[in-house]
Amino acid sequence: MRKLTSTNYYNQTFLEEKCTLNELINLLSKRWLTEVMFSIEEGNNRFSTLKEDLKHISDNILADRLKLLEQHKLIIRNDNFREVPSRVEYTLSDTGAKLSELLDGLCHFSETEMEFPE
Amino acid sequence: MRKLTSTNYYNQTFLEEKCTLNELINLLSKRWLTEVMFSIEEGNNRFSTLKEDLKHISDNILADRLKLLEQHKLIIRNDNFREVPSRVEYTLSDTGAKLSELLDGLCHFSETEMEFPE
DNA sequence: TGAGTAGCTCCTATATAAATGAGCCGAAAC
DNA sequence: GTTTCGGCTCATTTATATAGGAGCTACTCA
Repeated sequence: MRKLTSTNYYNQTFLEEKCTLNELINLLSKRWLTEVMFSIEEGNNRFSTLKEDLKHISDNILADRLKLLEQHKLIIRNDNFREVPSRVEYTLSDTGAKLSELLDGLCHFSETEMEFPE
Repeated sequence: MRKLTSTNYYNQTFLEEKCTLNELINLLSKRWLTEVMFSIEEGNNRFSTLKEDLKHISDNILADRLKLLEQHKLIIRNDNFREVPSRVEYTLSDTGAKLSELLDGLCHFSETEMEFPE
């Protein structure tokens, strides 16, 4: 639970209201989040295969990131009741695909133009 | 000082090595960092004017963000010894300007395509 | 009937980031 | 000669993010 009266919280919302870019960056900066997105894009569409693909992620974090991505409509969660055993399947949404493209641009930039000290 | 033996640290470096995008996002997610960049871009080129422009930022955070931006060569620090009183001046580097453009794209995306719950 | 798997949830411990507040150095204005 | 300002640094407190590990439900397979 977040403390709503801290300066920390106040400053974060101040920045998010100033520009939604801050809100997006705050989302993207959650560890593993972009990797989960990319992994889904590559076809790992189940909890267990994602977990396997992302080697070091822990269950609760993966569950949280999937929830976040779904809430922001970047991925779509499909619960296939019909199939037996029923299985949950995740796919990238159109918005998610667009974001992924933008991030590819950023990735290219960071590889070619950025210098990270030491 | 960072603890080099924690899983937390291990996972972060794992992700940064997997893709430098993670390194870039980690940088961008430092609070106030992009705003400092944008404010410099708009012509606020001194410590004190930045502090004024960004209302709620505290001294040590501003100092730290300026240092980070300089280390990553996104801004250039100019110490004008000649002028009296000597004054420090910050300007955006070419790389910084490129990054700023990319972020404008992301900003537009987050304003038009993203949905942030509640 | 008992074990195993998928897809989670919850509680706690640990690590890291942000904020607060005091203080410091050199120059200059009073 | 003491106060003021710019541009910081440092130590400490407070808040938040990540990780670890137990456990739960519905279902299947032996």
